Amino acid sequence: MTDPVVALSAFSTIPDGGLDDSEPMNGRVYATLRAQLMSGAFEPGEVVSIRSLAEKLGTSTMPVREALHRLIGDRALETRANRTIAVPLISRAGFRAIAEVRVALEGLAAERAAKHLSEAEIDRLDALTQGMAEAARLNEPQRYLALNTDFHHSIYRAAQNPVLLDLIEKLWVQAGPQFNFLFHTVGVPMRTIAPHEAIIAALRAGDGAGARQSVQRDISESIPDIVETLPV
Amino acid sequence: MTDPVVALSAFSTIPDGGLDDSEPMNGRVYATLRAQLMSGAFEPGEVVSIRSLAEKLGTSTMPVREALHRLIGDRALETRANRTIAVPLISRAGFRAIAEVRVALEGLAAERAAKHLSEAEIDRLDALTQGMAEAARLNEPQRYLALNTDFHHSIYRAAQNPVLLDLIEKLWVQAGPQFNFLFHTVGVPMRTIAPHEAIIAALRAGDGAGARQSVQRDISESIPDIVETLPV
DNA sequence: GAGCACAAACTGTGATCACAGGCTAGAGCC
DNA sequence: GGCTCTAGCCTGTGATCACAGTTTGTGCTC
Repeated sequence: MTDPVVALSAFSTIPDGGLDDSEPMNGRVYATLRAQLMSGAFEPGEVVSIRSLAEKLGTSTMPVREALHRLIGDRALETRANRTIAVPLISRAGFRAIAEVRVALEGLAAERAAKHLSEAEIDRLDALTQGMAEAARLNEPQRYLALNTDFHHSIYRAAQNPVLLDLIEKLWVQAGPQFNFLFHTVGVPMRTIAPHEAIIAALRAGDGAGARQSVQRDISESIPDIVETLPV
Repeated sequence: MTDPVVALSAFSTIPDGGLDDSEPMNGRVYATLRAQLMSGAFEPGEVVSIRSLAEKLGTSTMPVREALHRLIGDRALETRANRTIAVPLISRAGFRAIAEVRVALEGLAAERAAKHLSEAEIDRLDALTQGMAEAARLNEPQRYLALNTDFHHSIYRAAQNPVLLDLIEKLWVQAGPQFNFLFHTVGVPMRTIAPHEAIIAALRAGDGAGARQSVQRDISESIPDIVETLPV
């Protein structure tokens, strides 16, 4: 099975997943923790302490506290009333709020991407989708998730709007911990690849409006499955 | 003239503009610097150093470096190749990229707000707009800006989607330094209030689609004026 | 007078310490 | 036996120091 952290490194803003030695430690810690959050390594509601993370990562507390504060700014972590830092518990309403914004942003990104994607890149999207079908058949949820992430992210990157890409990533990081943790514990069902094939068809036709609609439907249809598994 | 920082505090996520003594110092420094960036207190391209800011704010370097790293995460500041921290210079393409996302997000927010705004709140929006007309007539750009910020932000708050509000604020903070600095130096022309009156009319009619269109037109029409003043 | 080199003064970063507040577990008392 | 208070541990936060890298400015040399 594909290592989820490594697989998700393609999703990180920072090349090489933040493993560059010349980069400051705080940035590397940030990239590492972000990837771990996205891969469901932390349980929603879990308290993360600066000192314990520093010990686990083999550094002093300084880089960790800077990284944690950045993640708090990203709403990927939150400070509680006691001022302890924890992984947010996302409510059903909160998840729907995120989904509503995702529909707007990722729809826009898909529409713009339709004008920039080359035939070769669309072929790659097709390969990713076929890989998802295989992962679903073999019941490999981690691989399924990694491929799905790569699929969507590749499209949004093709929109060639760094601001848009940045905000979409922020939303994924916000929902990621809850989503991915549920995915590999409770077990969210892996859906069919039909929505992705609709997206690919629209992209191949250069149909921006169609790509937008297909992506928006893909997101909207996935909401109930996930909301259902949320406790609140 | 209204103090821009105080006027903008209504725009901050943190109540009281972060002046609460019980709140940690790093949060107060963050709120202060964010407000100062939004009011154009820093020149785009200007290098801001941790130690000098700490001395100016009367604290040690610790709260400042945490605040600066949060602002870097918000893309309100950037680290240069030398690893010094500076206020970003936004290119014309960069400004258009932000505007494109603003159109999507603020259009969505306006549409949702149309379903929630009360008559009294719309009356307040009307009063803000009349104030802008007066500020334009009396040539008070700072007051004009503060009222404009309050106007838009009030609408987006009414959308009752905290995730959406958060992202919109992030975009304003990104563009704010460049925009507001240009505004009170080069002097961006103050526009007529016609677009705002169209927004108010749509909101009063509960016309979500109309509110979306009006807000999107308001943003789109303001772009050329600003882009024109950008150096690159 | 122009160019080069060295030194001083910055820069951000990592580490460490002290401290106040909150939580918990255990001992002592009723 | 059950309740309460206290002592100890853990939390994040602020401050301070050392260090490596870069920039800047000055003085010396050619």
